[in-house]
Amino acid sequence: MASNTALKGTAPVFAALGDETRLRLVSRLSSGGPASIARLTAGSSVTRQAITKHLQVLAGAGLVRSSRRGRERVWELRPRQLLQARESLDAISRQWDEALGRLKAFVER
Amino acid sequence: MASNTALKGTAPVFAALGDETRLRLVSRLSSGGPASIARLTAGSSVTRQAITKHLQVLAGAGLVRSSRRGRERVWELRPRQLLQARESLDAISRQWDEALGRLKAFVER
DNA sequence: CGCCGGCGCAACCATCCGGTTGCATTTCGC
DNA sequence: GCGAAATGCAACCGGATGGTTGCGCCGGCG
Repeated sequence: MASNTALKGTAPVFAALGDETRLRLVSRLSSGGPASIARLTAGSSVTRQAITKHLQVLAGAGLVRSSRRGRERVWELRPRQLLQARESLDAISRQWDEALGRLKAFVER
Repeated sequence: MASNTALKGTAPVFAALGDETRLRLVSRLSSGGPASIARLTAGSSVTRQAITKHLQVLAGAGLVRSSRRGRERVWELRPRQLLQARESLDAISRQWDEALGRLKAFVER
């Protein structure tokens, strides 16, 4: 009855997190709060355009959201998908523990 | 003092999990225990070679390990990296909660 | 009003990625 | 010993990806 259904749609989130630059962006947004593109680009080794693309990838995975504010665009974190990804890993860990339990029960028999 | 150091080296793990086929492989290995390539290929829509490549990607991220057993190769899960990825998400969530706390404190002032 | 800062759009490029096909190799079962 | 199963190796392919550069546009600010 193990629900691999829980994994449905989680892969894109992991894929979005599977890039060092994007992972740093997420971390930065989670710790520093909303920020503009220029602000996020400062302190990064790549171009503003690259940052923009990465942000759009993250947005595509539902991890961030943006809104215009004057002449700049402000990006903020959207923690829902993040938590869901965490729960997916939990689910896998749980499966693993159950399998271990079964194995142990089998061996001890 | 928020340690983005905790994220160091986590991106490859997320990248490895960021593919539906690989995610299913991990789930399958965690729930069903070790299995051979042919066994893992059965019930999948892609070729055995594709599965092999995916398994090697997962191995590169330290998520699985393999050993020869007669004429077949048996793959098994290695949950350490999985748990570490989970902790990375925890760390980000924690950062987020702290930021929320700071915001709330600021608003209430 | 004019200028500069902050973005968006588009083209372009090299590389990686997921996948397949074909063939060689090892091992088990009879 | 032979055939079939299970795997390994290598080449190849199309499309995604990460990155850059160039340019045009808009919104504040002095």
